[in-house]
Amino acid sequence: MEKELSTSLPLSHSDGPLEHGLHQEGRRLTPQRRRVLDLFESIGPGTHLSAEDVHHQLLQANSRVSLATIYRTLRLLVEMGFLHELELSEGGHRFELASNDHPDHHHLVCIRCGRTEEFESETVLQAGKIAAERIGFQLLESTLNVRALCPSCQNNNIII
Amino acid sequence: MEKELSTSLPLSHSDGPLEHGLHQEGRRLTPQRRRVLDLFESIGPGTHLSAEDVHHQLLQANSRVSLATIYRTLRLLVEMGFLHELELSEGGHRFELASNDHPDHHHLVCIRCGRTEEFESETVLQAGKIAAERIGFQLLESTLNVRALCPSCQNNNIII
DNA sequence: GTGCGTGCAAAATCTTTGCATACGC
DNA sequence: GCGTATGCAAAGATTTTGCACGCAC
Repeated sequence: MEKELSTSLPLSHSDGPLEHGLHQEGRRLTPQRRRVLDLFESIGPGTHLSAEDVHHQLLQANSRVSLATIYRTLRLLVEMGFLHELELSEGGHRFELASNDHPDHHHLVCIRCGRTEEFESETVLQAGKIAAERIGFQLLESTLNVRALCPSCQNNNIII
Repeated sequence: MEKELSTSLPLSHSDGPLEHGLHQEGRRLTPQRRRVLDLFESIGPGTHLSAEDVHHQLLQANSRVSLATIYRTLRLLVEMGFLHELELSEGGHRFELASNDHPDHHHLVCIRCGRTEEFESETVLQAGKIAAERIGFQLLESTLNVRALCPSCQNNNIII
């Protein structure tokens, strides 16, 4: 209620998409669920948080939410389409805000230092869609993970 | 689901690439390591096994290898390039045989029933490579994961 | 008031590690 | 024989679940 986003989203949370979606399914808008989604909205799309990250960030914002509830809420928000779940190889799953302004995107991950960069590619999206349709699958989302070496790790010729 | 292991492997194990690679690094070719790689070779590329799967399949082939050793061996074989590690959303990592005949490939995963299909796309590979080079990354491997609905799950209109 | 959601702790998974023993080289 | 690898069990890390209470509706 106090936090306003700079983009042209509906200003009031009282009838936002979260509440609306929850009520449609007989679910409830709790402060915990609001806080978790607010966190993702405040940092914007493109940032990957683990459940533990969300827990810590909320603690630092004086919003204590139990880890169990965070896990339950993250699963819920993914099912409702507010978040995307990522499976990079960082140990444990990560989540990020789903956004229309920020369509399916892809990741370059340095296998040595873990540095992660994002990019978008309509070509990749189309290729995935065509492959899906060829065998009758209906595409929902696609993610290209590129395992690579970043510039500085190319220079440090450390053998893994 | 389970494929019978060939009892007579035609390969000569005495001077294969595994032994050669291990000896270069001062490591040893143990029966356990041989058995794990043999398993992947006998089922061929394109099959995704978890550590637990490998454990079970070896047990059924009368080759008991401890789970701890399987985890250690899988990591080793990935580092040595004999296996690829996949991160689909099936809970836990999966591994498959690396093969020159079977280049980087991509996965269509049905988010409802878990059915997984593979495809290859030179277009995707190129797009990943170009994106990597644009920011100075050196591409090693790329995997496109497409989350989708398979035909039968499209027909069962169950709301998740 | 009804019943969904939360917090807590315990349990369930999945993976790694310490240490004594076994064995490839 | 030397030193790496294995097996076992215990520890870690991550995620889920049972239960009683609280709170959104």
